[in-house]
Amino acid sequence: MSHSPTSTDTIAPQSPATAEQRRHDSELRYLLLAAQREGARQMTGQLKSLNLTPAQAEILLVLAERAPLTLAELGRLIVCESGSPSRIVDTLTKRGLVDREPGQVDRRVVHLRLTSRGEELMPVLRTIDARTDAMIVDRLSAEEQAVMTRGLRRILDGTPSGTALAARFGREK
Amino acid sequence: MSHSPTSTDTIAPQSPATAEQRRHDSELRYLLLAAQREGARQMTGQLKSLNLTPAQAEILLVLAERAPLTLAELGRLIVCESGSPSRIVDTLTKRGLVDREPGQVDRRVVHLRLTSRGEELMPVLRTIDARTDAMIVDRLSAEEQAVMTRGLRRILDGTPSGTALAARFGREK
DNA sequence: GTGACATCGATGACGTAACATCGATGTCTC
DNA sequence: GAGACATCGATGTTACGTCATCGATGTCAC
Repeated sequence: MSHSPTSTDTIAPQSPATAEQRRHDSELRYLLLAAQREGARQMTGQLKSLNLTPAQAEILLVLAERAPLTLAELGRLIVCESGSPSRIVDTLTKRGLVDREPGQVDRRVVHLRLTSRGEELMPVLRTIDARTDAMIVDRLSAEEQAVMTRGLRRILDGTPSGTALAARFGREK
Repeated sequence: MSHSPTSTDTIAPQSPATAEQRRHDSELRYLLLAAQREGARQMTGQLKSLNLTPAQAEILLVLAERAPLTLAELGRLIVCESGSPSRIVDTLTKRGLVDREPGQVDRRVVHLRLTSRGEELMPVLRTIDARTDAMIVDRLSAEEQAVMTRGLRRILDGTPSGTALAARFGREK
């Protein structure tokens, strides 16, 4: 933490010498927030015809590639990991898109997989997903994409979200 | 949209030739999501002692620099712009951190500013803000920060969030 | 095997995003 | 100056993300 020499435990009033630097640092953080929101908004619009939300779509996409998964396993693969995604999965189950089957060996768990109705959605869902990606990717050079990916991976290294994405994409697949 | 040659209006089932590329593109999008969440989580933890949320903190920080603002003006400066942030401001008003004063000339608007109790929070708030920024910034080289900032600005160009940030930071300050 | 401890999934609570709608007020046209 | 139209701020609704807690089930040490 180069900007505040104080320890993480104390909250000391504002260090000086950073007024301009602070603006700059904050901008990057808010840019990340804004980019994420904009992507989500895009995706929400496209998903409306399917009556799905981005979070629901993420779950369906993960299940399509990795089923069967327990709730806890699923939670570790998606970014909104905190706790278990019981309620979202619940919604998807009620709509007949996901099937939950109680575990036989470990009776605490539930095994999740797509129903055939869920499977049917996948081609369209993948197209929407790709189109949303394109919104971001098409405006960046290959070089920029590489720098961003590297940087963000570094930032997220060790965090739960970082681990989820490492497991889900590429590295030690 | 280089990845799907179809128009934006039709949703054609999945174009081929992209299975690997799609993973890569999606990773970047989820990295953005994860980075944003991780930052928010960090900030939430630090703000707990003040009994504030990140969204509330953002509003206080903007008001500290730009007051007085009407609700609509405020809405245009923050990233969570959609509609007017009436309810969040409401909470802050009830806690005695923000003062709302009905407009004299235009009787539709309300002018917002920090109360003295709100002002008192600012030093600590700015420190927390800077510390959260540092979590991100300290793990990136100056070069990487520059590339990311440029790229994200380009992605957000023309969007409401992009405009909000352009008005709030740097460009045509 | 039994008791301490971990893990699983469900649920309640709270604050937020996004979208829609509404009444009140301003503005602009003619 | 009157009516069409835009803007402002409030509010209802739905779905999430986060945190905390809980009962049920597993695991491990002894």
